[in-house]
Amino acid sequence: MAYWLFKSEPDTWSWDDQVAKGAAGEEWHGVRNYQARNNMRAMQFGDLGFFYHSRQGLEIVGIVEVCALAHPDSTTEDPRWECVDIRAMRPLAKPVTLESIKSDSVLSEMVLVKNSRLSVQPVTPAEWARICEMAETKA
DNA sequence: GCCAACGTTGGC
DNA sequence: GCCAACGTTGGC
Repeated sequence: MAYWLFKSEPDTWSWDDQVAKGAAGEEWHGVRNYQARNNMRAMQFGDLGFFYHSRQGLEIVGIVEVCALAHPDSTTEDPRWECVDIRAMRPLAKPVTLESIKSDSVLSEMVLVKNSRLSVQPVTPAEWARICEMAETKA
């Protein structure tokens, strides 16, 4: 199983919005970047991801699960764009801020820090474990 | 709200 | 196929 990170501006789509969708989950549509799309194509059913609030918040607030494999993005006719569906699993007991990620020796090389523009990105098992530890939340 | 970094587009 | 121009993202 692989780990990922999904970024969203809470003004547009927040963790609370995601939670409100429940077990059915929601299409992660709107991605128009090949790297991000390729990451979604690589996802397997049951992969886990962090839910990160960009622009406002600047912190990881929850854990999501991939509940549908990559399929055409319903918000465009352009066949190049695909997306997965994700559902909220649980919130982090303590959100992990970008600031704390940057200052942590295990996490300072994360894609989140190194390529802040990539909206769907891979997370290594070591990074996953470290963030769950900081969040005081079951991995 | 600004702007640096980055990705995409399109003329040549 | 190069690269200048343009648009977008996201931290600050």
